[in-house]
Amino acid sequence: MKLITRNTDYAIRALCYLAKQEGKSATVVDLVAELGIPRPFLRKILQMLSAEGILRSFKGAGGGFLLCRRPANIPLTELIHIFQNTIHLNECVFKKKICPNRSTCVLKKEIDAIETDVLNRLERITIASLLKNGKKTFRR
Amino acid sequence: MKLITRNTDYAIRALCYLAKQEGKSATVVDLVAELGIPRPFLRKILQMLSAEGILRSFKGAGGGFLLCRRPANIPLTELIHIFQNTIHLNECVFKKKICPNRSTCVLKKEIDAIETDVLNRLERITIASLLKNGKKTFRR
DNA sequence: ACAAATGATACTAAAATAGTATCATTTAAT
DNA sequence: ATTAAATGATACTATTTTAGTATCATTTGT
Repeated sequence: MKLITRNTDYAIRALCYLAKQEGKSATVVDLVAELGIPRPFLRKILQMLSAEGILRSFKGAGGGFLLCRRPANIPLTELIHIFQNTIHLNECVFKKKICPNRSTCVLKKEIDAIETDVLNRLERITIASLLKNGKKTFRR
Repeated sequence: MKLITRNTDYAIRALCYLAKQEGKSATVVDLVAELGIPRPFLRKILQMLSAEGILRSFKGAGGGFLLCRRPANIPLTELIHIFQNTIHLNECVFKKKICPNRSTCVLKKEIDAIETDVLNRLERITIASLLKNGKKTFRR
């Protein structure tokens, strides 16, 4: 049971790094050096972020990736949506069939309520908030 | 991303049914008829619940499974622990190594805080509370 | 022309989840 | 005693999700 899988985690780290470049682009090689993520995997992740319009990419020599959205406008929920199949914490086991057990539908309600809470909290965590807190907490 | 996997879900349904038997045992066949869960899979689940001391089992003809804990003392967290590998929503990608990126450790803190909340809520959901709410909400 | 970069896409590996199969053992009923 | 009905133990298989690799095509600065 994980809220965040590796590709989401890697995406967050990459975006944090790119956010700190402020207007300059970085290549996959730069990011691999900084983050220690397997290169082809990171490439795929960055390509997906480009496809989603969160990054812009430049081909050819001197190319790379550039953050093209404000860090405060990139919530974790969006990244989770991109990289993880579902964001639903609970799927009724009896999909189309009528659930034969009324009492366990209560379970679904309870889990759904938890899910709503979790999503609200994840929505409020953004690349910007991660960077800001990072500076506050860890400045030497 | 699921909070609850199928075996946990099935276990919950089975326990709810057994709780309603009040002192009487039920066989796998009974439970399959009631819940529509694949028989050998349900068997395995019930055996695990016996091994954990939540059920008692009786072999031989006329045997079956009997709930031997008070429904109010069976929280979802315990069932999740039994049937799901980890209950941790976040594992730092950099296990033993020193995390090279301070800002993303903030991420861990945020996710951990969410996790604590989720676990507290799951701890308060029990077989008893599912049954009670079920009656309240769905009584005809 | 060439090297340095990403685009697109297909493939493989590992782990978690979901389930099956089978033989052994116990027990009640006859 | 025999048999049928039940669980115990355990090993196996299948599916899905996650994680990662490989490769060829395309673009671009020098």
